[in-house]
Amino acid sequence: MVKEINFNSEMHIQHRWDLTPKEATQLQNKLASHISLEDTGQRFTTVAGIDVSYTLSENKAHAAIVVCAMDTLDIIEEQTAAMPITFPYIPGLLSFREVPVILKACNKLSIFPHLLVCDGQGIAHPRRLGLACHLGLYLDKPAIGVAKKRLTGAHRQLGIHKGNWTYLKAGDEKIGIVFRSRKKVKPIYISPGHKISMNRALSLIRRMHTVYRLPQPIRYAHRLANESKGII
DNA sequence: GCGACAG
DNA sequence: ATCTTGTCGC
Repeated sequence: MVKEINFNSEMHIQHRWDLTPKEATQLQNKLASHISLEDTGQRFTTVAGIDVSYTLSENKAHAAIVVCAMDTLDIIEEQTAAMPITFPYIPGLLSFREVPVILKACNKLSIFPHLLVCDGQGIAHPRRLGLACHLGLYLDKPAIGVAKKRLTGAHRQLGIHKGNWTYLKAGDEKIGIVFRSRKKVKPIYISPGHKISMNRALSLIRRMHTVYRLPQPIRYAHRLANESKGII
């Protein structure tokens, strides 16, 4: 039974992370009811790309956060953090493996970004609580999930041209957008994490693309996460 | 029971 | 994700 959901002084949700897979699943169902898919109307001038890499030989997870200017995508700040891996990889429970080390890196930020872009799903998740939802909810910040593969849901055939997109659906429910960011290249899966709408999530992610498959903040974070393994 | 399955 | 080199295609 998971009943340890608390609120800190700023009324942000908090809870333990050392849960069993069964407890984690139950917690996701409770947390999902707190996710907001409404736009806050806030102007996003800074965006953070977030990614985690692993060193299995050392059993460590390395998180990287790269804060960029939303208009130019120039890098403003970078932070990393490492932590022992304590939760197994189980499809659907990724956030319990990655959020703790991401939070550790977030605590080092001198200026907190307006928007978080995670390498993983948002609501395009079996219980509508992917990594981006969990992180956004825990930090009470707008967040978007950008995944390289589908976790759940179905969609119609996608056109091969850059910019083509279609909804990812679970029955009649729209849970994400399958987006072709490059011609003839595998699409990416965009879904709202928290405090953002489906349309704005797509609009924002589109603006973060240059000539690569993944949005720049994610690419930067991926590179940094790998670099940090050699330094630490 | 079988197939699917983010990173 | 990670373990790993060169190689095929636009």
